[in-house]
Order: sequence, then C-alpha cells, then structure tokens
Amino acid sequence: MTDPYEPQSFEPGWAQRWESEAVYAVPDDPGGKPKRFVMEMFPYPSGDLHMGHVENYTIADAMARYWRMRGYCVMHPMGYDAFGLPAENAAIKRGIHPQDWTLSNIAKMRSSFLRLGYSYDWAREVISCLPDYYRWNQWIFLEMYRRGLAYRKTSPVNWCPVDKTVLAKEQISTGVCWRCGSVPEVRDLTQWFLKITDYSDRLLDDMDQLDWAESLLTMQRNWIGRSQGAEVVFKMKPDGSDETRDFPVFTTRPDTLWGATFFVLAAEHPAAAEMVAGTPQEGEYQAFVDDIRRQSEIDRLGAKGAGRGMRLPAVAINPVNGEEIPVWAADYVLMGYGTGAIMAVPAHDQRDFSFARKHNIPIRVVVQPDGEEPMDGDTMTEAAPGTGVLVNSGPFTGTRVDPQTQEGILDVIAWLDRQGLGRRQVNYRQRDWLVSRQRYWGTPIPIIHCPFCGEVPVPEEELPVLLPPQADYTPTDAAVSPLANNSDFVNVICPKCGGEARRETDTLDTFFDSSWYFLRYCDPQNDQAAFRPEKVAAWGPVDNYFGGVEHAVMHLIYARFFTKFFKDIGLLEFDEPFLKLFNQGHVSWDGKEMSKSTGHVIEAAAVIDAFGADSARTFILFSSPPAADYDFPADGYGEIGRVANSWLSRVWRILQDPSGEPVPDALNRQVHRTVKAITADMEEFGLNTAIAKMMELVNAFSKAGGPVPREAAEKFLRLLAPIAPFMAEELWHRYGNTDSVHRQPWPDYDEALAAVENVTMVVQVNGKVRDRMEVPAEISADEMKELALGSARVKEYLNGNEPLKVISVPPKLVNVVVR
RNA sequence: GCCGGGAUGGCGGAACGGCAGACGCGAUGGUCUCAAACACCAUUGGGCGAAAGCCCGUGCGGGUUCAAGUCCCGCUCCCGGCACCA
Repeated sequence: MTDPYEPQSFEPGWAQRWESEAVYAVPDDPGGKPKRFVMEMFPYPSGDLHMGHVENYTIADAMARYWRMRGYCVMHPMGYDAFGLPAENAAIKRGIHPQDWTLSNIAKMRSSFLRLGYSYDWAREVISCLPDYYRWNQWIFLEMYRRGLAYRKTSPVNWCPVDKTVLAKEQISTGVCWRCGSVPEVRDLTQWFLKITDYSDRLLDDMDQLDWAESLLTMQRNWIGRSQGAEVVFKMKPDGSDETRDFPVFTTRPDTLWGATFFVLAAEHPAAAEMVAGTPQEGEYQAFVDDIRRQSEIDRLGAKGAGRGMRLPAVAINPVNGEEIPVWAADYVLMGYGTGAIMAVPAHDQRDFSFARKHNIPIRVVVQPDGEEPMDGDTMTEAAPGTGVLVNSGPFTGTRVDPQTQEGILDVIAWLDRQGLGRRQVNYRQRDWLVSRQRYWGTPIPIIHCPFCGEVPVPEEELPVLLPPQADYTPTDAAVSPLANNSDFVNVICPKCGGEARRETDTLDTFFDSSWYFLRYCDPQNDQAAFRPEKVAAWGPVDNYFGGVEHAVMHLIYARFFTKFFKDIGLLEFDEPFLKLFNQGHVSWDGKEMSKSTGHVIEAAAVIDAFGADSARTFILFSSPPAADYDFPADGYGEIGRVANSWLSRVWRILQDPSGEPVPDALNRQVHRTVKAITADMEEFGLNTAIAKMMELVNAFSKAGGPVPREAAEKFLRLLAPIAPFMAEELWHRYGNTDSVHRQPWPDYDEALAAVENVTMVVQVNGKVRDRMEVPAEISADEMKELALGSARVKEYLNGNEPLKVISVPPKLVNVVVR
C-alpha cells in the first residue's frame, strides 16, 4: 500500500528541522575542506517572494547543494538590500514608515525562503537598512573621503516644483512627476561623488581574472570606454573681439584635423552661456538649453533628439592650418565626456555628418578610402570613418591611416606634440559615481558642514549617524532632502571648532550598500569593524555569484571598485570579488515584468500552497534552461505547477517501497549512465536537462516493473536531493536511514558500466540519411566505411560508380559523397 | 541612438559543425472503470504515398563546408542595460 504524495504533510517539518539544527551553518574558517562561497544577488524586499526570485534562488540552491555533496564546505548566505526608493514611495502613498514596511516585507520573504528549503546559513543574514550594517557604510565613506576618493561637485537633478522634491528617473518615467503630474525642472545641486575613475584602468585590466560571460565583460569594457587619442588645443574667438581663449578638445582621430569644418560645445557648456550673455541670442539660447536639459541622455542622443543645434557668435581656430570655423552648441556633445567640446569632422564621423547635413555645414574629405572613387563631401551619403589615405592634410597628405591599428595616427600625434599643438591622451567614458541622494530612506552621509572649518568628517566614535526614526519623510517647502526638515538631526556642533554647524542631509545611493555586503557575510555580527580581514581571507572571494544580467554594469563595477579599494587599504588580499558569475534568465508573466507595485506578480507562496515547495522548485528549473528568460503563460502557474507535481507524485509512487533485490544488470548500467550524464550537466549548470535525465531513469524504473532495488533508489534520491530536497529527505528517512540525505556524498559511477556497447551508425549519402546500422561503440573509421559502402541503400545511390569521398566520424556517422 | 543577448513543433524546450525536435506538456486513439478521475499503453513537425519511401522544415536573405539550428556577411522582430528602480 502506498501513501499518496502530500508534500504539505512533510515539507514544513523538514524545513523547521533543517533550520533548528542549523544543517547548513558553516564555521568562520572552512578548515581542511575545500571552501566554496556561493551566493545570489540579495533581493530588494519589495513584498513577498515571487517566481522571478524563485528562479534565481533555486538555481543557486541546487548548485550549492550539489557542491556540498561533492565535498565542498559551502557557505551560502542570504540578506536584504533594504534601503531604497520603493519603501519611501509606499510610505508616502500609504502612511507606513519605510522601516516598518521594509522589515515586514523581509519577514515575509524570509518565511518563503524557509518554506522553499533554501540551504542558507541563517546566522549570517545581513539587512542593509539596520544601523549595525549601515554604520560601516559610513565608516567606508569616511575612509574614502580621507583618501580623497569622495568629493563634492555640482550636478543637475530633476526637481518637482509642486511637491518640492528631487525626482528619480523612475518617478518621471512618463515625463511628468509621478505624484502630481507636473513637469519637472532641472536644478543644479552640490552632491557627493566617488572617484571611481581612479580605478578605471584596473577595472579594465583585471577583467582577465574573471570567469564571466564574454558578453558581460564586453559590456563592462564599453561602459568604462577607454579610448586612445589626443588632446588638441583650438583657440576660440568671440565675434567682434580679438581676444582668444584656449579650448582643448579630445579626439580619437587627430589625423582628420584638416577636415574639421565646425566646432561644437556641449549645449549646456558655461562658455556657450557666456558668449551669448547680453546679446540678442540670449533668450533663444536659454530656451534651447532648457529643452535639452529636460531630456535624459538617452533621448538627447537617441532617435528623439540628436541633431538640435544653435550657431554661437564665435569662431574657433584650427591649430593645424589657422582656419576659422563656426562654433555651435549641440545636444549630441556632452558636458561630462572629454572636455565638453569637440572638433567636428563630418566627412569621417557619422554624428558630425548628420549634424552638418541638417545645418548645411560644409563637408570636407580628408581620408580617401582604399579602392574607391575619390569622395566628394557634397554628394556623400554617410561618413567614411574607416581606413584610407590622407588627402588635403598639409604635411600628412599621402599618409596611410588606420583607426584599428593606429597606423599613421600616432605619427600625427607625435607631430602635434612637437608643434606644441596637442598631446597624446587617454579618455574614459566612465564618470565618477554620484552617490548623493536627497532621500530619507538611505545611509546618512557622515559629514558635518561648518561655516568655519568647512567639510568635517563625523568622528569615528560617533558613528553611526542614525537615521532619525521619527523623521518626516514627506517633502516640504525649501527642503532638498526630507532630513533637512529635522532640526534635531541637522543642527550639530562642529567636532573641530565646537561652533554651530549643519549635518549633511543627503543619503547614500543604495548601490553603496550592495558593493560590499558579500564581505559582511563573512563576519556579520562584528561591532568593531566592517569585517575582520582574517575572516574574509578564509572565505573570500566569492566563488560563484548568481544574478541577473541587468546588473552587468553598475552593481558589478561598483562592487569590483570597492574590492580594489579595500585591497588598497590593506583589508583584503584579493583584487576581484566574484570569480565566477552566472547570469540567470529573466522571468516575466504574459510578456510583462513582474511587479509588486502593480500587482502583476506570481507569488511564490501561492505556488507552494497549491503544489508544495519541491514542485515549485522542480518546475521552475525544468521549464527553461537556467540562463534563458522564461515567460509564464497568461493563465499563470496552474498548468505548469501541476505538471511538476504529477511527476514528483510518480517518483513518490515508484520509489516509495524499494526492494532488497540486487539491481539487474541492464538497469544498473542505466543508473551508472544517468549518474555520469547528470554529473556532467550539473558541472555546466544544466539543471533542466539533469531533470530530463532523471525523468528518463524513472521511466526505466517504471518499465522494469515491480519495486525498485534499494541501491538504485538511493542513488536516485541523491541525484534528486539538490532539486527536490524535501522529497529526497523524506523518502531517504522512510528507507530507514537516520542521517540527512543532504549530508551524503554525490553518487559516483563506474566508467565501464556507464559506457554504451552499441550505437546506431547513421549512413548518409550527400548529407542525407539513407540508412542506419547497429555497430559496436569502438568501431574504427575504416570498418564504418566498409559497412556503409556495403549498404544496399548506398549502392542504389552509387549506381555502380566510385564515391567521390567518404567521411567517417566514428562511431556515429558516415557520409558518402557521390557524383 | 549606442552596448549586450535572443528567435527551433500547438506550448516549455533538447541537440561536441554530424540522425533536428531528447525530456515534458497538450492533442488523438486505446486499456482499466457502471462512469469519471488517476494510472498505464500507443501515435503525434508539415506535405505526398497503399507501402517501401520521397520532398520540405530551426525568424528573413545570402555565403562557407562532404555536412549548418550551430560558423561568416546583411536584415527583421523581441528582451536587458545606458549612470536617481534595484
């Protein structure tokens, strides 16, 4: 008599027991065993867990369990990225304090994590919004400040004139303020930056230590955007004046200097405003700049913008030939890149070309591409950015140039240098990291502004600067950050001179929190330091990091930057935080992103309630390869959840009462083959195909009839344990075992038993299958050829002729090429 | 716009350059049942054919190769990122 499969009857018991017995806890030092630090990107606690979370966390948990069974001492921690905008939005909308909202969400998520049986070491939990964590953010910030890596400068923000608050990009995604619908303004604020650009070269060069997808490394490389070129100094002469002023530009193509037909300043360049001040064009310019500043950079450079420009009352003098060229202000030049000004060579740069055509600016060819008719600037339809020979280029006419190899270009730079007109320069697209946020729900920046002493760091013994619990997080007039309304918080005594001073009211970007939490996992309760170097040395760096590709840049670059900083100040011995990165696919529902705030979400708890945690785990792993995106069907999880549940029921039924019989030879061979194949799959994170192979083995058990021999059944349970840990544990114990299945070693296999004896050899004629033969697996190429030529089907096609060629790929395939 | 990724039956997907569609769902037929559910068995890419078998087929158009879903060139559409969502 078999019991029905009722996961709800045993899953909660095992979950509780694993937790109370701390089955997955690891010591501060892994000791003699090989260590493996496995972690997932910690979640933002926006509500309860949804199936998108379940995908990422189940993949990582299955792998962590697999590695544990393979003999690693696995540290697998979990935490919460708990500061951030949604908590504040919820607070403003519903009147709940951000902390209450956040902590109650964390409680829900933790309970779902436990129900799903994830093998976390719960003693290492990290919650970034609590003072015992964020005080170390403040400490880190001050360490950076002391070393000149944190500084202030002016930067624009979007400002809602009605709500009197700074708007995040997300809060104006429709172009207007999310709360009141008014059109945002742009304001300049003095804000904190981290000098990540000091690390650009190392961030690029150390990439060769990383076992990450090449596509992701490419994204990081492009984000940092190192480019070689030259700085060339133009002179700028305002109309009606003889005074000139030096104006350097960065260019990767100094070889095309003789083709510059205009000069462009970033629309918002202060020099542009200066030039039009007091002239009739002042109003026109102001309107032009306002229009452009309202747009995001993407719109400004993209299809919606790009190409808007205004002629300025000045000329620029080309240093190589003394030519005077018109000066424009344009949207496609950015203040933050290079010097905020460019020389424009429309014949050889596509953006310059489009702009020149639009504004009827002459186009002059100075690089004649190889093997083409001489080009004419008036008739060409697109820029020619490639290689060729310089023409109309003074002393360099006739020189070959190639942007790929820098051929010719380096000679031009050397010449510019000798003439005192320019010099070699490396430029980066990456900018310093803006960490200031004018928000309540974040880490207070530990700086005091004193009218006499200037910026004064909060003394270390006074950390943490606590977020005032009762602070009003709704905005009011005149205050830039909600914290600025709190006079108890703001008004302080200067630690240096003892006079009256004001506390900094900006908080830190939440990416700051997520840049080092993996280090805190190694020493989560430390109240004397962010972490002890020995503890991090014992576990770090992270061996396997699991997370979405949406973090390809930003988070992953920031965390790499922090790691290098910690190494520089002597706290770490490694350069890179995450050795191997796995990007799981993105989970959506009916083509749309799951989102707690819109209610378009499939909650993990609903799936567990309906089918059990093992089913939830199994179906999310089986339904698509871990790296691929998965879109839930419009009608939700019902169908697919039932499918996983019914397969697990089948496993339950077939494996419930094993026999003491020996394993029959044929079945035993299949078990060994399956262990071998699944082991190979697990090594490649192939969880969906691993499950498919388990299904095949279960089908074989079923076909064999009768109870499954216990030896085979126990091997199967060990294969199943990483995927469906509850059922594996329950059956394992029902067999009379007393230790946990999760402490068992991964099953091994016998090469000889796993080997196949016979294979089907395919016989092709001209690449099309015409015959099949059963042959021994160790057949030689010649034997195959002989067999193939003996085939009646092949003879039909040969028609008495000799084959042109016979390709033999032992033991699978022979291709006979005829005529 | 720029950077990165993707597209295979009715559906999720499988496939070291070597039998396209493993495994599963769904569907169809059957066994069991008074009946159903469950379970089990069989068939299931499209077309032609009585059958043997033949032809077509991995988003679109070219190419390389004895052989292309896989490699190369050119497109289309979808997804992610583009610096204040995390």
